[in-house]
Amino acid sequence: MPQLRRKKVPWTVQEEEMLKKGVQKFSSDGKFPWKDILEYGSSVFFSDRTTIDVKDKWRNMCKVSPKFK
DNA sequence: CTAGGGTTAGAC
DNA sequence: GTCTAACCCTAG
Repeated sequence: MPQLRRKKVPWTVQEEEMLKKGVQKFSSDGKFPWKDILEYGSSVFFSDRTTIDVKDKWRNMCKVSPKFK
């Protein structure tokens, strides 16, 4: 059992857009309800997309583009 | 549940 | 060989 890591699937524009919209719509008390955001765009987000993935994507995006924060 | 860190894989 | 994007694990 070589514990295969999931394949590297690039994020689509739909996911990034839904993430941005969700964060701009939600984002209360400086907290990020990724759970709600994920549910909000569950129709666009992949089936394996987790709150950790969303947070990581947002973090990476912010690191490379401080304009989003 | 959210935040941060470390590692792997693909592109340059 | 290096950098960016993504995935997994741990800590608060």
